[in-house]
Amino acid sequence: MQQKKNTHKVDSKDENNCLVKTVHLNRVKKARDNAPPKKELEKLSNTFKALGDPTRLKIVMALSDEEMCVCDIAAYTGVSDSAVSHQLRRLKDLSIVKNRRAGQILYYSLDDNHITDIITIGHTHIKENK
Amino acid sequence: MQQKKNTHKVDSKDENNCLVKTVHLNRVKKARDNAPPKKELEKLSNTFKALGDPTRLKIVMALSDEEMCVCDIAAYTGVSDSAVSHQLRRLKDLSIVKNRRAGQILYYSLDDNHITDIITIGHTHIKENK
DNA sequence: TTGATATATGAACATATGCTCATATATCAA
DNA sequence: TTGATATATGAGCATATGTTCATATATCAA
Repeated sequence: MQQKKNTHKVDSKDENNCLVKTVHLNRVKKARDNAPPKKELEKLSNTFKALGDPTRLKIVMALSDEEMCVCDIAAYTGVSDSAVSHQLRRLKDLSIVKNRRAGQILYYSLDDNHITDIITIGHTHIKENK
Repeated sequence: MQQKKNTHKVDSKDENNCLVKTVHLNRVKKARDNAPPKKELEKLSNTFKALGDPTRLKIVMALSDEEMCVCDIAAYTGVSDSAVSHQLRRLKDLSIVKNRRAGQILYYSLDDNHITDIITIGHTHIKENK
């Protein structure tokens, strides 16, 4: 039988009325109430995923110093122009980078400084948890 | 032939003396000088990658409100206890979450507030670039 | 002890990811 | 125009990833 203190799972219903087991149904409900909209969660996780690949992160960190063209980024990161171009497109779609054209050359730079801030905090995090 | 202004690629050498083409060799060199150590880049990108999956991000965001046990997180996210446990292990290995035991139940919470800060900024970023 | 419960873990599998290669597009120089 | 150069893009492929299932471990109740 159910205890006074929440120390055991009990049957509950999820958002689609399917059976689930919960210990603190109030906490689960509260989490559901505060849950980000699905679209927002997707976009946010996509943004972090973009920084979650070493090559892309290296690109972004380099661009936080100075704008660079595709082939220089390729030379720096050690992957092909094509690979860099693919990654830049992805970063651009997420508004992480922008570009400007000068003749045949496209210069990429960060679109805003949020990303730099995020990286700075991430850096602090890993330093504190060596 | 080479121009006065940097508008064309020229042959250069990368860190391993392999041939690469660069437009602004000085920028590439500067980027190399400022490049994060490989280990650091790996750890940093792994941290962001951890937030780059919708399920994990949802977990982390929920935990920023209140500690939760495994089965409640499972009920909230809609994946199995096992999947949650796998993800929590990963987040714990990255010092993103920690846990405390109360009998059979393990309560997970955020290990520090850096992660919350990162998510807040990420949120601002996606809101500004709707 | 013994059985039940909460979580952890390893293997397996379907899907996602990042790269390369081939090719397309865009700009410049002549 | 025409050829060369810088970047973009789509397909294909090897690897990584997130989940489930089966099973292991840990704690509690009796």
